Amino acid sequence: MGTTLPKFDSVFSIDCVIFGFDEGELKILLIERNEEPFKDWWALPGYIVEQDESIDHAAERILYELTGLRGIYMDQFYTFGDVNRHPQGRVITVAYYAMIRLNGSKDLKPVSNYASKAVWIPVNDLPKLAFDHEKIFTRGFEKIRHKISYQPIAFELLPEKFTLTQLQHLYEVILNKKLDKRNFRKKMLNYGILKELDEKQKGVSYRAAKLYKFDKRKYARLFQKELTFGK
Amino acid sequence: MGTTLPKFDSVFSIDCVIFGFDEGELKILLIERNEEPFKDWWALPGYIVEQDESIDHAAERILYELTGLRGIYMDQFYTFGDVNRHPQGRVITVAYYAMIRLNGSKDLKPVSNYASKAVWIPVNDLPKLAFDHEKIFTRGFEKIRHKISYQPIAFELLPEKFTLTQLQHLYEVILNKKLDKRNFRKKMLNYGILKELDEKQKGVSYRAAKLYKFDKRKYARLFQKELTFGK
DNA sequence: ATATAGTGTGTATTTTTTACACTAAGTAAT
DNA sequence: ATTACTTAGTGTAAAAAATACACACTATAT
Repeated sequence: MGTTLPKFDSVFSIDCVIFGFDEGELKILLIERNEEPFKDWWALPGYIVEQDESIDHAAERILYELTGLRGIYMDQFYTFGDVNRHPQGRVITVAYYAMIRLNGSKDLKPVSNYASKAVWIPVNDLPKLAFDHEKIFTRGFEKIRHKISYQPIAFELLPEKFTLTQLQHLYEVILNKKLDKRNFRKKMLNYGILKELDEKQKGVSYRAAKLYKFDKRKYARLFQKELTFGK
Repeated sequence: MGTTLPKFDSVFSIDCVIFGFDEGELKILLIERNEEPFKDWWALPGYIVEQDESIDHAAERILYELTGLRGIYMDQFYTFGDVNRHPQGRVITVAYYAMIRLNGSKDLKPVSNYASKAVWIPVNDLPKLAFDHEKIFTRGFEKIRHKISYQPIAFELLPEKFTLTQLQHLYEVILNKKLDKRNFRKKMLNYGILKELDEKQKGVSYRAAKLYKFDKRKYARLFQKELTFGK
């Protein structure tokens, strides 16, 4: 099969920025490292790609091993390849992100002992992170902020049934600005990707809001349209 | 410095999708490979990252070595990491793109002998490419198509002085659709990033069009605005 | 019954997008 | 000089989308 490739004393890794929305706060998933370097530091869930697995597969596996979360679909957003980003050698890392639904009870239990724990931390209250993980997080946050402006991805973060106010709060958190209630509702409902349910919110000590659910089929159609362009 | 990293018999590479616009056609830069595997095949300019250089630096260096083009600023757009994308071993490649101005005379001369030549090929007329380079190209093309819809990047492809019709043609080629002349002009001029020159087009056998030039300062301002969001 | 807290709704204004067709200017050929 | 040819350059009306803005309703808790 021709010549062989040069040996290369370097490593690929994956780091994951996993967003969740809980109690009105946008959070990300962090682990506490249980290995040097940066032992006992907070870090994004991340580890080394195996030699015989694709990077997409590695992302899924690594997230599972470090947090116990299974089958989370992630998108790649940037590859960080500065020479000195890892103190022990050359490590190029491919960063992935995902937005997931916190069912409250999704318990996080590292399967590997490379992490001592995994927890959700509000993005506005992040601790110092290992390596260049602050940079990676920041870029991931920019990515979803940008993406939400042309694709209604916010649904991925909400429970299956949600109120319009919850949806609006989520947009406000991601975009970091207040939105007008009436205009927001008009726009969202106009997209035609929300299905109004017969149910109402429960357990609130004030007038309960209608619940909505998100219509995947119509969403897919809108998604396509989004990438087209007017005359 | 603590434990050492596992050895990993794998390689990082860079591949570049360089867009140019010439004679009304959108082109990309290809090389003819002078090495196995895929010797004598067409391929995107790409090669292996050195152990002690950042990937951004590698991209610039590799493009220079394979095409003779210097100091081209590129943006990363995707990392391809399937297990079998390279027949000789595990190669993960970071893909970069750039849009550049063809000054007609920019001669392409590979500096390394890994490529036997480098040429501009119309995107609508691409030959079969080595490895998974078709996939990489397609993704790069999608990237600029998407990007042009929110940032006026098309200028990077045009000569310093250009006519509105040329600009429109370029948009039409990238978006793959006809645009309305009056609406296009209205919109572009409204952005306020074009400076009308006193000069006219030369050497045409019909009424010569006014030349315009692109105003970088105002462009930067618009760029910022683009990422904000209405109420 | 009353206080409280969030729900839900409409309209007028401005801005942006779209659709659409003819005259003007320069060149080339006779 | 006339004519034919080719592209440049221009305006308006209509539709759609975005914005600004305030109050009555409803469920619950006390």
